[in-house]
Amino acid sequence: MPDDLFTGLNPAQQRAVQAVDGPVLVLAGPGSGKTRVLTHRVAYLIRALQVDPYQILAVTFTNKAAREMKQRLVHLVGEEAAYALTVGTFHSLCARFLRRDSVHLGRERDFVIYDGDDQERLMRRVVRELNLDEKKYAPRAMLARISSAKNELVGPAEYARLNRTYLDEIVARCYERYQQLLRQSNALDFDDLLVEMVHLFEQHPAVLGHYQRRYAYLLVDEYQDTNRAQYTLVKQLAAQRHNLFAVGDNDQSIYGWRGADIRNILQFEQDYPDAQVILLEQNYRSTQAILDTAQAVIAGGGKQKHRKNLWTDNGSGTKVSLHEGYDQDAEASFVADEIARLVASGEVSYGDCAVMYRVNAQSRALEEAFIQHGLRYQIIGGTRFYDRKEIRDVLAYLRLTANPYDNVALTRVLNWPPRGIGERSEAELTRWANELGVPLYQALREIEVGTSPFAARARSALLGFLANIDQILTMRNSLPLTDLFDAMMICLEVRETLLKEYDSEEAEDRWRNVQELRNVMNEYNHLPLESQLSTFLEEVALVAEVDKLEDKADAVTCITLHQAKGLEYPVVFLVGLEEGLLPHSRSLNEREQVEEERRLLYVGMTRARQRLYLCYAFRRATFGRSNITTRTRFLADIPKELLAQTKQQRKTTAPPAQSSMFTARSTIAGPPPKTAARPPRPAAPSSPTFAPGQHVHHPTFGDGVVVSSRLIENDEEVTVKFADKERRLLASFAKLEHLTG
DNA sequence: GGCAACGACAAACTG
DNA sequence: TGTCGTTGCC
Repeated sequence: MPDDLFTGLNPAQQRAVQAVDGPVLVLAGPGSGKTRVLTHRVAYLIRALQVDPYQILAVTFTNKAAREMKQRLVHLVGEEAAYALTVGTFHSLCARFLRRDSVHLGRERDFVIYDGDDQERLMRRVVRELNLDEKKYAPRAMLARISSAKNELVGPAEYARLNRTYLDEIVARCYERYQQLLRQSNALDFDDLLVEMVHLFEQHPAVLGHYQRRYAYLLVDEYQDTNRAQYTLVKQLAAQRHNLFAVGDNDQSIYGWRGADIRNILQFEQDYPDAQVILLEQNYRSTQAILDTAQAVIAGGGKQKHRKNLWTDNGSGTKVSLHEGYDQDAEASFVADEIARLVASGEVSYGDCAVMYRVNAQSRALEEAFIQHGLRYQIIGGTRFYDRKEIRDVLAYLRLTANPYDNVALTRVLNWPPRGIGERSEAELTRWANELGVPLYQALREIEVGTSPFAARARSALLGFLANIDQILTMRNSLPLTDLFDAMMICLEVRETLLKEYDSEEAEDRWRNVQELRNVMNEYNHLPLESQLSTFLEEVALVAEVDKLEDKADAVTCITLHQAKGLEYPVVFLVGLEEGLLPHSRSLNEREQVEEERRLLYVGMTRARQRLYLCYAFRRATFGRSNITTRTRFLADIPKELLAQTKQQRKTTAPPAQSSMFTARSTIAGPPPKTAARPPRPAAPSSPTFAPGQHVHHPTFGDGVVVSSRLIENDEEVTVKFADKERRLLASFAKLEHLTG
């Protein structure tokens, strides 16, 4: 018996679910159950309107969301219908469609997908080839421009035509060559997946017609984050039937930097004049206290008229806490203390808590604090599994197996394991391949048969490599994926190589990572033999880090604000709310960019269900340098009566400090802290109470020896050498005890 | 060509 | 503070 379609849905949600055919825009605030609406809409189409599930295409923001939607639909419409649906992200859907229809583009089916690292390698090659200064024309910067161009559907020729500055010309040349080399490698980068799809539809109306007929119903989540290419794709697909159901929230648009255009959602009604607009204004996630605070931040953005008025009947809840830590370590330590306290009280578990930050680099201080406090935690992002060198090397071989013309993969492992092919041989091979106008693999074949410019030693090394590749290639179609993998490891002596490169402990670590990759492959062994490898590689390229987020593990989640989109936690800490970090220093120049940072903060705040902590540090170390900070401007938009300070009040008998921080602080001094975890601060000392050589005890760091001590502002900064390392502590803050004897 | 040591430079978010 | 790339030596 399938679950009921409408139980638990409010009238607005029901209206959305039951909207008649035609374009629909659902403007949904955070926590308004938009994913639920989207899912139930699909179920409604199938069950009430008798739409064939085969005709429904739903686009989600992450693969994880796609999986969850399908799971939910199993209960609503049954397994068979749920599996007949097409659900996925723009990128994964395009990859799938292109593979099916790429004959029209005159390319081979088995294209590979280049990720950021591959792109960079390729662009480095381009920049060198064009004799450009890599310092002046950083490959990353070139790629950033090219990526924006692609997101706007501007190709190399048009780019060259449109742009007039000298730099533009350089970029245009790089762009063109970059595309040539991608094509030669039979590769597409992430942006190409979308661009190629749009082009395919433009150039082959019959193909487009096929998709338009097949997907009579189109649903798109997070519409505010679509870029020009995605927008065009949607427009193409929906052109016939207009059955477009778009869900989004302009206040949560945070991907402008990668080409998302907020106008796509703002102008929906102009694009589709017969559109119905439905507002989802009730928030089911957060308490009133959290919602009010978040709304204050978003309203601080100014003039733009807001169409949504969010409300909740979840009750007022605990006030939002504002906390100042001395530095990022104190901030992290506060977070850890607070989580430990909440967990000890039995109120929440570790898994209920999340810490969010602007940049991944901030996770280190948190990690240290969590280790010190013995809390379970997981860090999402940072160096990803698939970014590890050994994994990328092994993957490069797998990619070569799928497609020997992949030049980036080939150069990556040309000399790994080391086989005596150095820089010179590689350069010579590249030059020669360019001269012949063939992929590197082809050039290697030529060495075998004809005359080549290589000395005997280089020649035999290169042929050795070719023999390796060919040996693996012969196994490609006869072995299941995991067996192919094992054979490959033996043939390449991967384990032995790792043992040579690293000391035994690290080598074992890396070997375990490689084995982990093999575990992932297990899931593909059941597919038809010929599609195992390509399917595996495609999914590896397109998984996002959040896709792997598991909520089963009872651990504190550390995550960037961007990745946190769409998630929710009972307890949320936002750390590093300082100028230069949020808004990030690189967005300070442009108003619109600062507004995007504001929305980012809003997204973070609205992830919280019951408790929200806003944290910033008085000083913060970047590049190992410690600097005085300024609280983020966005805090000024929050009425002070909405906030509770968890920080102890200073007894400010000292003269006003030179730092603006101290004057700023007094303006937000709210009501007495509700959740104060620490005893009040002692009065400021007038002379150092700690002296070098003294033995002290700290509740977290243990015993240590004072290195130095000095008076700062109205407190005392003590540098103490603990067993693990030296730390700078504030005497009033750190609960240091003198040890006698 | 390979390896070790040193120095420069970097860190915004991601599919 | 850590990573990566270059340099210089074997």
